[in-house]
Amino acid sequence: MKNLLVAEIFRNIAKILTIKEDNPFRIRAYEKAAQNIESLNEDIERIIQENRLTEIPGIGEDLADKIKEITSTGTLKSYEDLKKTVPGGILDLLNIPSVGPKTAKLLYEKLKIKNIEELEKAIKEKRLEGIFGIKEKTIENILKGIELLKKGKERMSLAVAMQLAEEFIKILKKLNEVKKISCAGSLRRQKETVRDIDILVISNNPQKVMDTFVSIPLVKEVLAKGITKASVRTKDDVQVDCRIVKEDSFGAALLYFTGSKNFNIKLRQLAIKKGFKINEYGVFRKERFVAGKTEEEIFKLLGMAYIEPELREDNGEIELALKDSLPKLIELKEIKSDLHIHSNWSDGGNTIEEIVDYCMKKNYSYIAITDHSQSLKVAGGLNKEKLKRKKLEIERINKKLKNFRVLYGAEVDIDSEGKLDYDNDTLKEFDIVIAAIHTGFKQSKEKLTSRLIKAADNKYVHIIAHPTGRLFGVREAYEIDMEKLLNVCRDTNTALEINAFPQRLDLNDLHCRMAKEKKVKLAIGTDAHTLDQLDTINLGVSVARRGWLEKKDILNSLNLEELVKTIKK
DNA sequence: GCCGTTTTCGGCCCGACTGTTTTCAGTCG
Repeated sequence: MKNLLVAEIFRNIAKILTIKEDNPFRIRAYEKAAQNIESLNEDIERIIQENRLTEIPGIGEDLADKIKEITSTGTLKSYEDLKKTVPGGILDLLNIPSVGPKTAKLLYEKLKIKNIEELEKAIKEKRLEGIFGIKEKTIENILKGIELLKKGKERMSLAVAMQLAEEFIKILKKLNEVKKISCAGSLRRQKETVRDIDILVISNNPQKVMDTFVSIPLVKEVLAKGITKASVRTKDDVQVDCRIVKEDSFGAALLYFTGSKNFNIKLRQLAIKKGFKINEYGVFRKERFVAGKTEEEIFKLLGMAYIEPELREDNGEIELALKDSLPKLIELKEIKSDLHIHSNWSDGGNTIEEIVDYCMKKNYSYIAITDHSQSLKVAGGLNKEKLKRKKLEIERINKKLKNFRVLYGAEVDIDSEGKLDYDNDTLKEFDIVIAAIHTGFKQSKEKLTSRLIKAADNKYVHIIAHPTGRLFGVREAYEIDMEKLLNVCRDTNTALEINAFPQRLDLNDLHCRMAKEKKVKLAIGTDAHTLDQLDTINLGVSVARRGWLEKKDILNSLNLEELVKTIKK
């Protein structure tokens, strides 16, 4: 997969051209190309083979040739030449918040500063003072920016972002001056990781709202504060932006503030062609306000179907909305069960009956209790003897239940050779079997792929759980040949899991979309070990929605009879 | 450098806040 390499080179070209003050539209063409390649859900080399490069939005003849050169040689001659025209390291200066191309250029031209170390040194030696256009405040901002950069502006997980946003919203909501409030940005788009939090407020008294916003106890520092817009940094170094608009502009502002950036640009271009202008205050024909109160009325005015926030990435959704043929995304309320739950039979914290009670309150109609298999000793994996007793226990519980059923399941370990932890005679006893890798993550891509494929090939395995093994902040996804795995899953009627555990979210959105294209089914499971973890199912639904999945793509949106029929191999 | 219901040239989304100015450029989203 050379997608990321291509994207990186294009992004660097954009940076160099920015410093050189090249045509800004040419620069954006490179940036846009980089972003579109990054979000592709297939291998760019396959696209080259099939001669489809120019079908990628933002890729024309020229960039197509450059992509071919990069994938075949590992680099790009014109990029290497371009790099020679700017001092090495200067691109890093652009990563400093508050330093843009103009400042970077100024620093190089006046002081021959070529990288961050030299910049810090120059500031210490007070060599920045006296340069035209740079004064105390600018230097202070650069220092802060460097500090922030060193700390690493890591993105937080969606779950953490949701929680943080909720804390801000809870406080602001209490104000009488706040008529309406919503999160926006990548959080509203439910991206799996979020860099900063955006909050949109309707108020006729913005001053009061702003004052409250910047003085919320979580706030460490106020970055900017105007009449309708403010930015703060929290104690955990998360930037939170707040924007206040009038009621008539709420839809337009929500649209603008939700993004993505590329989505906004595309939508605004579309509006221009139809004789409108869109900004965050509304849709205008000439100077006249024609819409803006809700997102729905704006989409309607533009002659397109409403686009759910999760789809707004300029990945083809605008074109489909114009034809009114968007997918109808799966919704949380359509989820009828949780297919990955651990009880205290293995390493979970609750009895099956407690779990059943909790899930009935969630309006599920069935669940799968999928405890670990025998070799996973640290997680209390069940041997055959314990399995027998667990099966009896489930039968006993099911007898008492009306309109609800517990499936006798297991999360079976796939060993380092791809062998399953129970023999087939044991496996066929289960109502539902999910298989997963828990050890040997460092094996080669080929080996890991073959282990998963072997598991999918077993006729008693219904679902492959957390297929790429990633854990935010702990380990990266191990690399597997997703396409190969998907093909096997399709041919063997094996589903893949969207693991909704907040640190996993595995499969991710791009993989989901690949799976859908291959007609592979997905199952959302929380991997819950406690009752409250059962509530993270919404995160799995978010991933599914971002992956364009519909009810028909999700196993646990089926009722029990349909499920049993569908998973049969 | 891309792209087409103003099509093969001439456009390319739009506005807020800051800091350094004294009317605006730079940065950001």
